[in-house]
Amino acid sequence: MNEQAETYDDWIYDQVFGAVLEQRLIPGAKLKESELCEVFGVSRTIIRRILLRLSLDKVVELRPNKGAVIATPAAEDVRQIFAARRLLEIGIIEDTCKHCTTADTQVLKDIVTRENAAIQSGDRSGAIRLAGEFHVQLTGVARNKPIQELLRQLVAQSSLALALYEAPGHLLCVDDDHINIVNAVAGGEAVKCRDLMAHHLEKAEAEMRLDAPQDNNDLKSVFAKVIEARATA
Amino acid sequence: MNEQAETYDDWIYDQVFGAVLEQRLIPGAKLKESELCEVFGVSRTIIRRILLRLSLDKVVELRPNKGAVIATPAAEDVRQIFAARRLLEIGIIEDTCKHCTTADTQVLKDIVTRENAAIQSGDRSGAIRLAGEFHVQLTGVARNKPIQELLRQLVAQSSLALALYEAPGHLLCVDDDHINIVNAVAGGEAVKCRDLMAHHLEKAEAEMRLDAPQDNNDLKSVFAKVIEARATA
DNA sequence: CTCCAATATATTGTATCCATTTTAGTATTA
DNA sequence: TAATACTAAAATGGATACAATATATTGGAG
Repeated sequence: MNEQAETYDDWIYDQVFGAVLEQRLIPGAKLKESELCEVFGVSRTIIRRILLRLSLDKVVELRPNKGAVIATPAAEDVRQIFAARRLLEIGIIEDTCKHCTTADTQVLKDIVTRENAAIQSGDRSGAIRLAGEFHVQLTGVARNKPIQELLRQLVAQSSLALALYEAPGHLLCVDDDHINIVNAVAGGEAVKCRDLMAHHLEKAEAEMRLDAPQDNNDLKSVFAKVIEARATA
Repeated sequence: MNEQAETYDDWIYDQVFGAVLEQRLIPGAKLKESELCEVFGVSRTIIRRILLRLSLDKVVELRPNKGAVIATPAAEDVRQIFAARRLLEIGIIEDTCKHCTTADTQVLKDIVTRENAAIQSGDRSGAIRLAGEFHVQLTGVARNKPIQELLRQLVAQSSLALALYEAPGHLLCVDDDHINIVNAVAGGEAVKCRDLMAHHLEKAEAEMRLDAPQDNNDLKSVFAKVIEARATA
């Protein structure tokens, strides 16, 4: 992971979240506390604290007495998450334009550069992560901490959804949306920003396969076709 | 408290939050874990989990190795919180109008009724709590769970701010904003809703004394006047 | 052989214990 | 008397131990 986390807690949080993005942990996967303890060399006290945070961010689901699993947002959930992002990100971008400094522009361009590098090197999870970081950082330019924090949560959920619903191979083509947004923001072109962001978010949502159930875990659906073929044969 | 919390955790959370609204716990007040343990008859494990949740909702501040205190949002923080609320609540109200059923209307009217009863009986904290519940419930009508959850967080922070910055005695006069909003929503008058909500939120923010520091704890500011008077005499 | 019940194992939930850090108190000295 | 260093008490942070619950396994009956 390329993030420098402040505390060890944050680092573990990031490692788990990163494993979700890399699809080494798929939705529905069980997160056994004792295993996480061994992996990270800490006691259950720490692990349980991190699982609580992850659950509040809707990245994992905490089932009472039955342990934690990676969340499986339904298609409708994802639509709502993106609707929320549109509300926040389009609503705030005018302020973003107003407050954007050259230092902000530089940070954003740097993220886009690293994002494109990740895409070209086939680093899917890195690309998802950096795309998320871009949106959070961009929103932070508006200098409204609560909104940035709320967006951080939504982006975490979006990233999980992306890892779940996006067709593999997709998202590995560089597109200019992010850099175009940076330039429009740096130029203070509020109206153009709004349009770019609106189209970008719509495109991002449209690229996901929210129709196909995508149940990687449900063995029945995975093997449904072969079973049926055998039955009719 | 009039909330029926699902779990004991939630109930304790609510009790602490309620104490903040009642100003029995003022910003800066220390939350000693062992005392909370005694009060609620649970171990520190539980208390620490609840303090973590409260800190993620920015109601308490968790200072490493130095314990938890009630958060003291600065005036600028409060402005940002209200800016965030305007973004969410005004942005979502069109959807609220679209989806509002008669059952929704009834629930909302009931809350307003209880809120006015609280105001007239001088129950300040109950009024603040019910006002918050009204906004969260109203937003929930739009059927977007993430947005409702984000607003819940903002409302919690607003309520703390209200308890901090609102002039005592204020807010104890019934006004018709909430019931007017319910009626406009029930009537599907999207544009009118937008205006009512915009004015309502502006009024709510304006009623707070964000200029006066209001540091109840800072003895220097509390005694600043008498000290200065003595010095010049 | 399959299904169900009983038992055994494993996992989660909570309380407690120990180590570390902070805070309060006290005494000593300039 | 004021300031500071030192000591003692208390609070927090983390790990562990114990209790409650869920899951897996085994044995038996149909």
